[in-house]
Amino acid sequence: MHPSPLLNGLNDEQRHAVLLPDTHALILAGAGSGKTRVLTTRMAWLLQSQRCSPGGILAVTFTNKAAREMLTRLQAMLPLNVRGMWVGTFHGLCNRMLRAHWKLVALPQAFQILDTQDQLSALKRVYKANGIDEERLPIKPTQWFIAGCKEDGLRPNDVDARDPDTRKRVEIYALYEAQCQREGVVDFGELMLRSYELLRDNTALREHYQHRFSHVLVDEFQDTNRLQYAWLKLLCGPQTSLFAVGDDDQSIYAFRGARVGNMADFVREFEVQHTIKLEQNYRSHSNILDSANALIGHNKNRLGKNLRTDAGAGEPVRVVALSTDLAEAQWLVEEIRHLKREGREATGGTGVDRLDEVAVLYRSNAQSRVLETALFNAGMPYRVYGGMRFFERAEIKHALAYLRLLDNPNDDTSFLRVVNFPPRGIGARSIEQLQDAARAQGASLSQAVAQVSGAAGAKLNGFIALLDVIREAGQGQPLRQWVELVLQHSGLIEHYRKDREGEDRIDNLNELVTAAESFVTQEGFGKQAPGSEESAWVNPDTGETESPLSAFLTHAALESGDNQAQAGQEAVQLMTVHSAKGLEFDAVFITGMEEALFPHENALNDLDGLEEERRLMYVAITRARKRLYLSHTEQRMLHGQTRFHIRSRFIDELPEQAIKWIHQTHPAGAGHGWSAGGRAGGSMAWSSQSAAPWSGSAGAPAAVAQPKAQAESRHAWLKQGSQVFHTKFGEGTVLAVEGINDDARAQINFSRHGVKWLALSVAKLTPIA
DNA sequence: TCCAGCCACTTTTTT
DNA sequence: AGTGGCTGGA
Repeated sequence: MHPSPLLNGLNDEQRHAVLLPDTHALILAGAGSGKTRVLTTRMAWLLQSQRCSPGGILAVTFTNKAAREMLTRLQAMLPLNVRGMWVGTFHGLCNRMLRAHWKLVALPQAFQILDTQDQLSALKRVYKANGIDEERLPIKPTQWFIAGCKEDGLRPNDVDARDPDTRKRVEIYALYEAQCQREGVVDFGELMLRSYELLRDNTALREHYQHRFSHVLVDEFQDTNRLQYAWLKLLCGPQTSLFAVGDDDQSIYAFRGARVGNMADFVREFEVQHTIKLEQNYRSHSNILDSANALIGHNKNRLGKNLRTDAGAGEPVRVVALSTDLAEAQWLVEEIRHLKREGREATGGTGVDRLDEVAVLYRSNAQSRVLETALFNAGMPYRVYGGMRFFERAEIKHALAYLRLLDNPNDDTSFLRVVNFPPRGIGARSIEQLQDAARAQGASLSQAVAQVSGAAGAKLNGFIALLDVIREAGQGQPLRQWVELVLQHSGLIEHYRKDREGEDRIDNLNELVTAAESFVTQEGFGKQAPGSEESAWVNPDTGETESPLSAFLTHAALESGDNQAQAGQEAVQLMTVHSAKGLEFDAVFITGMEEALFPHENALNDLDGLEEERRLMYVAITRARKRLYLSHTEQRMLHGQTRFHIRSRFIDELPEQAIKWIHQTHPAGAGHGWSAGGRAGGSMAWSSQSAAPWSGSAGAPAAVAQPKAQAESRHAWLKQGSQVFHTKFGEGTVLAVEGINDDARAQINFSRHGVKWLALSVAKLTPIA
């Protein structure tokens, strides 16, 4: 075998993985071990050595970003037409399959996709239509239940319901399914499940795909759920080899159905002969890596893997204790400044020279607010990941609902969303009338409009007429024109113009026009279908034409879009630990390192939950290349209440020699911890230098409000972790304390009586030494 | 029908 | 604290 430039720079483990023969393989790829590189090089190698044509490869990931990245890298290695390749997310590929076989799976050609919000409102309608009491059977858990069933591949008939609540939920599940089918919509789970069933029940088709795909490659295999694994099993025939890449230590999605056990099952069921560990880390200095290794060593359930690096020890991992969340934020700003300064002064120094090489991580989104305020007041640019995405914004969902109705008039979710938005005098009573009529006939709301008489009927007819006008005007027009027509005729723009806060929304709506335009360009809709003014997309799998509008709607549902495209700006990156997975930075700050926050309180009670939290921490640590900081506070505001926490056990699981404790110049806990600037000589001068833009009026910026005098609480002696005695309940351990003085209450785990919340002004508690 | 004010809720996230 | 849903008055 002559050497190929593709293999240049790969280490032995990596090269071994890339050059494996056409058999099943499991690659255990540690953090920063070049996982994506192996995956893409493997694909390039298969193609280059002519063992496989582009059409014979199916590569699947979890996020669109990962899929894009894979294609980009692949194209950089080989000149390649990507069109016929099946590279995408699980949901994207399932969608592709269902579109190709829409008749077989009994869906309308223009079936639409419900996102989580849509699913909830669809479920609400099921509740209403069937007189189900939301109080008795809360709706969110029902939504989770249905999603969970689908993740396990279960239809209502397959669920083993043992208690009355579950039986009721199964009933609702069946009703919900019927409703979706009637309306021609599918939720995310349904995309997967129906695609699975298509392969399962249709032998000819299954064999076709099995024959077609000689190589299936899976990224982040540890995150697959039952159904996804089952789907992969159907896709792989006797001639197919499955190349799975994953890391059990980075499995952090059990809460949404991911099953690490799939890795072991894969090895057993596919009789995997080749398991390769990638343990060479190219990312972090060894203090950071040692910390990660030591931490994850505390987990019992592991396949076992230890990362090593050739990089030097580097800087120690710094641990800081602060008094309050506010102090933490202020310290963070100061430390980032310091890093930046260091980076600029010394080339090759240990600082950072770009702010976007700094990431601030937290366990839950609620923690970002204080940090944002501090960064904002300091005039330091930052970017927050997560939260509202473009296609999830209310105004965008409204505009999309109009477009969806134009494409599929039976989409009742969209109908209800915009039938009276902007307000056009169609109230709850009219809608109820309409829903009754629709129910009586088993018809969709659009279809039932004709049945409603009187004033309500007239107004409803007006709405239908509005849609007809747009449809008429859009005939033969390009996609961009359809969006503009909707914006013009729906009255959305006008509506928001009246709203003083509506300016951003109007901007976003205009942005939607741009998005439509660039979608057409990027997806290659430019080619005109023969004999038609309207551009159309020819499905490469079936040769059928699909309207740009439906394709765009699918795109909007499957790719919720980046949240804030402040691209180009050099900014500190703020995100949850979950969304940091797969990314890396020179400097990483992990904030809120406190019990009940990280590990999260909901996970404290069971071992599996705790191990998942630890893996989450492992992910967080391994994001850092050169610098890692952990910070924790004594008190912080959470849901509007002050809470006291002790430092996270995870800090104590790190190796002493790899970390360095940073001490504040001012004693913490006196209620002024926020004024400490970080290292010695730090001052608070900067906080007044960079006043917030709105602080033209006298007074300190909002963020620098004085912390409440928590230290003076009568119950200050009572801290998380203290042992207490109660005259009635006996001995217990304090899990959490909230509020101060008369409002103070504590959550206590009594060894005899379990966990209870007690008001401290009432309960008689004494400390146990 | 519409809007304002009140109440309950709050993990992590992608599709 | 902030958001979203719901109720009651205009």
